[in-house]
Amino acid sequence: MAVARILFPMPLPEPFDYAVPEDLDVEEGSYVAAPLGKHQRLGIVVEMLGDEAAEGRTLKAVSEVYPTPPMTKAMRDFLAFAARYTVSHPGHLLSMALRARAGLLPSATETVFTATGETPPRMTEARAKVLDVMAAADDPMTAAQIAEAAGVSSGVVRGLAEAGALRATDVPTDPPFPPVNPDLPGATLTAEQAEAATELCAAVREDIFHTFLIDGVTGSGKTEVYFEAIAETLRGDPEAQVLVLLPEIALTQAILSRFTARFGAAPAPWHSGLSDKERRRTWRETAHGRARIVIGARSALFLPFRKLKLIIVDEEHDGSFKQEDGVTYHARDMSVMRGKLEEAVVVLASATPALETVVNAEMGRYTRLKLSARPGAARLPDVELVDLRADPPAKGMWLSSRLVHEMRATLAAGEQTLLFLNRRGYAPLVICKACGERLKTPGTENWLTEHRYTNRLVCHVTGYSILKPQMCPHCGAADSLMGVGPGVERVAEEVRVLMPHARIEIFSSDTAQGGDATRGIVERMENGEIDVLIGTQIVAKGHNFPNLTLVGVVDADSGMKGGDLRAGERTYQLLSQVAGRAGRAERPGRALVQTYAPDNPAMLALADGDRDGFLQIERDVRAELGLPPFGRLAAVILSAPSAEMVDQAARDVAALAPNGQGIELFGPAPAPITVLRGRHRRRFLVKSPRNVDLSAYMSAWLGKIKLPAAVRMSVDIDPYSFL
DNA sequence: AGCACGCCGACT
DNA sequence: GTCGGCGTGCTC
Repeated sequence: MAVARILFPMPLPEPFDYAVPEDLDVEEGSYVAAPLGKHQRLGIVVEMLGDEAAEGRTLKAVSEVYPTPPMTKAMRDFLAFAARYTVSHPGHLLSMALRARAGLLPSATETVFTATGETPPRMTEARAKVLDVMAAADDPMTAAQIAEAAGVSSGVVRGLAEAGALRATDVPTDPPFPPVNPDLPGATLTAEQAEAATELCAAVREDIFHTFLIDGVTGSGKTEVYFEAIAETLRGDPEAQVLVLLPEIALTQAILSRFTARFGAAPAPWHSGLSDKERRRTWRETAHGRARIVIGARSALFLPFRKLKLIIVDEEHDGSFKQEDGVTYHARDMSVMRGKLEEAVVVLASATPALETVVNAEMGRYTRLKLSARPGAARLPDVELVDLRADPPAKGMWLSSRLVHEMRATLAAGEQTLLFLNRRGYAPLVICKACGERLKTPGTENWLTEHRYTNRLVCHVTGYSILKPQMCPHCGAADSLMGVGPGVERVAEEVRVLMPHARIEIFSSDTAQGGDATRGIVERMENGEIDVLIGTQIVAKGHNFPNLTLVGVVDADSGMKGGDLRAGERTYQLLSQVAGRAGRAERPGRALVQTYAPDNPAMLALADGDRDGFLQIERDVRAELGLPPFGRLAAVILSAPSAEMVDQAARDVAALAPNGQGIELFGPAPAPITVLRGRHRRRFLVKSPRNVDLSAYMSAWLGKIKLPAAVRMSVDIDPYSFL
């Protein structure tokens, strides 16, 4: 008997071997059930071994093969790569690919009825009601639906079916997605767009791995360009599949409608809001190769495509592509690796590409396709920096007189204001109101963050910590140190006092949890029912408010530096996007950016609209410090029920760190969220040169550590958020 | 991850 | 005398 080596979606130390009964058709990649302990468990055959592997061993036997096409070699290799790269257990990665187990079985069926047009031999009042309902119905209905609509019992429906007046048909409850049509007419492309589309289509036809960056400002037609690549992929191979990844919050009806208009049918969706039924349908249709276009959030990258030939990552700079807990992966970077293994074309698209992506393009790893603004597209607004050192808000307030003046003028003109707070993270950074000094760990560029409950200033990178000083260590001013980071509610209160007649609303992920609440605010804003909208990152994308003419960035500094190496870049991206909200119709817009650091290069670049200049500055800083993409980072988070226990564990872990070429270890320091759900957390940060296999180093270090059961440890490769 | 086995505290 | 806490170990 042959032997199948099976990987289970759980953290077992290795795949287990099972005998394969002669009557089972098992191959590498097969989805199988096998007895493990006292249960039947789902697993994947990762390797087939010959008969000799069973000699002298007592093996249990595979019990069942699921009727799903075997997972492809490319997909299995991808999962193995992702496990190694993220320093995670292979079984954990497999479980991410099996997020809809019911999709392994064929769809259940249900019986639906259509009218045959025949009149039953015996007519009753109830039967007449049913036939009326059926005459008005567009689609076949189940007996229960018909009975409900007609106000009769379902027995009447069955009686009519027996009498020949209704026809019963069994249909799957999760039907295949309607076919997409690549040959519908696309948008008329400008010469520049057509050139980019031609280049993408040529790569698709070549059928080799190639990564592109579509670098084009809002309104430059990025979507239309990648639509052509999708069409070419679908046309060129009737089995080819396409994956489109978007930030979760961008998965709106609006974008789905654009796909439907271009391809004649909605794509298969995959995101956290799907019902179990929708989830298993998308999973099944993808695994069978029948879903041709899948559009989803980051986790869609782990769907088991049969023949994935094109991956689009739209808004590739967006931080939400980084998974922060469990297996910490970056969907953009993983997309490139999956594309390589699938021999697919990968397209990254953004108006504000991530520095990593730009550097990759400059190094020649990606092909950069630049799109400029279409004529007629709204231009970016004028950006004005408001120097808060010269025009400070009153104590406990956050809005400068300059900004308030403009807000009042905007209200008087019947136009709308958006106030934006880049309120990321938990602890604010500390700056001096008198001189603008930002408190740092001595000898480093790491900013100190305020911990209010201990009244200390702490560095989350090195663990350095001091009692909060009474006076500014730089200029000596007393009581001038403050944590930056007003909440939206506080700013809303301030606006209510300053502008009592304005209609004010708050738009943040706290107040707009569901899609409905979001749509409500967006609608009221579009209808002019809001004068001042105060929001966090959530406002920074996707909406077009024609009567919005003033954008105020309340705290541009809170996102800068402060222990987060990408904060400058992200602030620039967000500010560009927020600024781009204003004046998109015929009215010109203005953006006022409040800052204590008006000479900061990022601020200057924003004011000048000089994106490339900004990236150059940021790039030089990172290159000098050996930070990504010029070096590698990883974080280790330890957590335990008590501070003593986690400190002890941290000492033990630190003691076991091997020496590696060029590897620097920082910490342990209090983790960004020092206490989470009753667990105390500590963090290490590991920095290595780019040419070092940091994943291998981390595995070698952490693999041998045995911690008490109460202590948990997780690894974050390429950490994104430091706050 | 489950699930069993196994060794020490408060109950009928 | 038992019921039950969760610490360690095993699953082909």
